[in-house]
Amino acid sequence: MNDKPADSPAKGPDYAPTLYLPVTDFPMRGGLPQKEPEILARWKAIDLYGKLRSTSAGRPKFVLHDGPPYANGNIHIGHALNKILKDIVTRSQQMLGKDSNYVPGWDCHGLPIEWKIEEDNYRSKGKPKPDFTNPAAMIAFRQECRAYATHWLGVQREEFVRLGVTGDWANPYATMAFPAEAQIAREIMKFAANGLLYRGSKPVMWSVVEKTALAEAEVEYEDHVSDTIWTAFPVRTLRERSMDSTRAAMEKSGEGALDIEGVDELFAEINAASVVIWTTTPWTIPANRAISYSRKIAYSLYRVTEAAADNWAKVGGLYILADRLASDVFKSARVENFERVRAIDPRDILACSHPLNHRAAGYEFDVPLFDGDHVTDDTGTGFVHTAPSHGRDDFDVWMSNQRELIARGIDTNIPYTVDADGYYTAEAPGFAGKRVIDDKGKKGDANDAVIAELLAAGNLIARGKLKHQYPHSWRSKKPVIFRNTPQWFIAMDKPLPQTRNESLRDLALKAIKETRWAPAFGENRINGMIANRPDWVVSRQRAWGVPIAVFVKKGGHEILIDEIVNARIAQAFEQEGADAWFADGAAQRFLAPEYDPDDYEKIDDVLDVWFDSGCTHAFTLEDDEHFPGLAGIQRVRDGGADEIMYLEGSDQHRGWFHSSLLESCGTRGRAPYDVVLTHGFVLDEKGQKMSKSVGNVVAPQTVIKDSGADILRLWVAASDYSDDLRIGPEILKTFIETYRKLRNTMRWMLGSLAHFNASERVAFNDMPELERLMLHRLVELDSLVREAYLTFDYKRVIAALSAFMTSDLSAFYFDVRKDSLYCDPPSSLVRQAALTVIDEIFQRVSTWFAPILAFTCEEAFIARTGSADSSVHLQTFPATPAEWRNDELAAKWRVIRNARRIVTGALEIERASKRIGSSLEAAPVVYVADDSTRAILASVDFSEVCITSGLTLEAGEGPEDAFRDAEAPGISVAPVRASGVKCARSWRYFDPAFADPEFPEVSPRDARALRELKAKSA
RNA sequence: GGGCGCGUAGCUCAGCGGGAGAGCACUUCCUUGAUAUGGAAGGGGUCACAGGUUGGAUCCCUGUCGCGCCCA
Repeated sequence: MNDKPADSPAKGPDYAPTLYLPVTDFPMRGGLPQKEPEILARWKAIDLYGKLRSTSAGRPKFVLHDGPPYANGNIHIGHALNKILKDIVTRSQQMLGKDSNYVPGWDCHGLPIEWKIEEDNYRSKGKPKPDFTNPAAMIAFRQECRAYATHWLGVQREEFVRLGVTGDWANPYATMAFPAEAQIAREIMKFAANGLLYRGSKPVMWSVVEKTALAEAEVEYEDHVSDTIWTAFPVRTLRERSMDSTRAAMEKSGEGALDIEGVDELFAEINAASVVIWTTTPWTIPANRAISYSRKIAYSLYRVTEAAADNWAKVGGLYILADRLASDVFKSARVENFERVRAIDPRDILACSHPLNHRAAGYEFDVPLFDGDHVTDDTGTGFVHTAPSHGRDDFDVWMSNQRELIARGIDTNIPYTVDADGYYTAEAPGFAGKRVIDDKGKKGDANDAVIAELLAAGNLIARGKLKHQYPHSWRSKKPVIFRNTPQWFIAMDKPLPQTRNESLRDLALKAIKETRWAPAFGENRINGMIANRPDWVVSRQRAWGVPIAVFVKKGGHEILIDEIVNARIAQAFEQEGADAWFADGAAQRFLAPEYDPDDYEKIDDVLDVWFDSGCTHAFTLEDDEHFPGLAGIQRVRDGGADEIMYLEGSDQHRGWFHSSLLESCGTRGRAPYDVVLTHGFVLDEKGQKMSKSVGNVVAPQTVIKDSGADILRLWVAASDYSDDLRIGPEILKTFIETYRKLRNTMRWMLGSLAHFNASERVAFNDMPELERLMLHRLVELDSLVREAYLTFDYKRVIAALSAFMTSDLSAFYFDVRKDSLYCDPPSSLVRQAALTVIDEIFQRVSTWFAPILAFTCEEAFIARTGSADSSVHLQTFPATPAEWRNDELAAKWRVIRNARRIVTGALEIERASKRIGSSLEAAPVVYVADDSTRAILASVDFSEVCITSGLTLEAGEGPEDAFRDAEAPGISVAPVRASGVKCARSWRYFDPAFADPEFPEVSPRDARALRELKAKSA
């Protein structure tokens, strides 16, 4: 079987040393986990970042403005995706000819860090939570938070750098940096000055025990027994006497049409009825301002026909209820019998009376009915009591109906019915001093007082108890309440000064249209959110943040707007950080001498962190002093050549893209970005989200340790990041395989190029067709790769280049040319032309891949150039001469390669039958029916192309038993074994009659080579 | 429950009204001078499912299911 058994030394000398075999130190296996850190050290040593800046100074800027990750904890695979994608963008833009400067940043303020500090530094040590009314304690706590954020910023920076991300890691931005805090304060002052910042109120989760507001994440749901009540709201005003909606509802339920008398009767009945609500928080009744219904629910009017004489719900009582719930309600109300009178549409009811009306002064107002998405007919009555002071849904319904409330003359104010200690205020008439929850977290006397009054008013029809899941403070484990609190808002719909009566919402919607969204559906997504969002709540009653650094005139709502005071505040923040706001005597320091600090309230609320991050453009892209590398950005829309991109996960349509848009539109009238690119989320191999409990988490640190960062980078580039990405052991395995294939092809080029002298470079016009074909392919790929990088379509780069490297290079061009490259004499034009072309290919492939395989391409660059201080990343994509394009040649070679497939197919049959092994053992006869096809094949060395020792072309269809394939009609192949003897050097069969007498066991070509080599070494 | 997306070979992705494709993986064979490499041939898909539009649908429309993000 084997031509060269190990025990046949008679074959003569070993010719391997006389061949130009590939020679390289570039290892076949990357050893990336070890190699990559060395390359990182090199980048640092040669100051790659500095060199990138100096070589690209003056070019158009491409600014990928970093969305700041939160500085707590190690990075996860989602961070890795985000940063690698950013790095591919940054590096490719640089190689496309831009000055692409990436300045990373961090989000540092906020709740999660506060909790962590409270837990680690206080609770676990048994220390009480610091008293934030004490300036010293406040500042000490803030400094602990700062230290924590600083620590994690450092950890994450190392992890990001390890991914191969290039950027100004020595000078990142941070929302907690003093200049940043100063600028954030200046930005909120701008909203004060333009009139959009106002103080309103909103219900928040409140712990009476701890006297603090809680975030959703600080709340846990536990079983709790609540008082429940069914309360009647007497109908007060009907929309129209015609009762159109209700009559339509009756027709729908098959009750037929009404005549005029019938309508009058209907009108009278409903006027005498009550809408019934059910609630688990009786204490919120004094704060009730509306009733919510759902237009998806069927309602009817019901009459009590049988009940005990002392029952709360009397015989003859008329109640409006959801049909699905009526019998449950009457059962709870101990009604023995009832009848359904007719279908009702609640839209016909304009307002009810408050059930406590007449029990105390202050409940005379109309209680309107509104449609609410949160209303269901699963439990209760189908109507939901709505107290905007005490519930999120309640608040939202109330706020989204402001226009109608104003039109109807209803007071839109949201009452402060309960104070911080859980006591009713005077805004709950008749109940002041009663308590909802006491200091110990126990139920107070409020519910009982309300229930007694409702009963006295005749509007209580049932009561009970319910055990259900209810929010409790994560810390004290005591129940919490929703409580109206003063908050600061940015108005969405108020006209801005210096605009044509445009609101922040108008400007933001316009800015969305002017921005390029990729993928395009991002525009829809953010547009819908901006169009529908309520006013922006920017205040938090917290410690670790930038304060809403304004003063409010005592006894009024007026915010002090004074340039001198503002400058003083910003100046202090710049020097000392925002701690200055909380220091003892701050009001005096900032207000005096112009104002008397006793006349002003210093606002100690801090800004929501989304406002912080919404300001990153202001304190990074516009701060030439601290970020000189970004100085002087001139955006295309301003007549310049620079572009600003934001790139984050698709969740940031509601997050950072959104807050940055609003912040920038409110202060600058336009978006802070020109292009917004979004990516999906990382899921496991089955497309499910990762979680520790499921055990499907892939940690980037593990992948890097086992396989290297370039594998992760290849995964990011090859995946469709506009959708969700999947990762897991099997997926990683296939990318590792792909990587090996690419690496080895690079390695072979490096090994071959070891024998290439620039002085032997062959001119384009002297090259064989096969070389010119490869150069043509480079022209095609050049435009494809540039186009793909310009459109951020990296998977296309990977698909095109890996197909090129495997199919065109490895399996075809390199395979064909090995004979010349290894065996030809040094002077061979074919050999020199092939090396010239391989050099051109290598230059391009190694730069085209560099933005993705940042480490490997650098390693290859070093192996090729031996450079001690340069880098592949300092190159731009090499220009590819247009004269290399030759579509005619490409078409011709498609014919040749198609014919080649028939030959290799025929040889495969011979191989299976053990008649040949290597293709060099064959010299087939190829029959070509078509004259022009045959002429094409005759014009090249088709034997060389097929890697056979000989090949004969014949006209005609060929014999019956010749090999043929439907894909190439008219071509057939008769396999013939190569005749002659096998060349001991090239392994090709040759006719010994032509052997060189001096080198009889090698072919004449090899003899020439040996002679030349001998002469050279002499 | 609502909004925005996605569902094509084992994996990653093309295609997008008229032949279901590529690279990797897999199987078999060859090479042993890219050698823990290289070459060749081959197998593998009811294009999530169900309706509809069309002379014709993976592609257009509607619905269902599954998955994700954002809300509720």
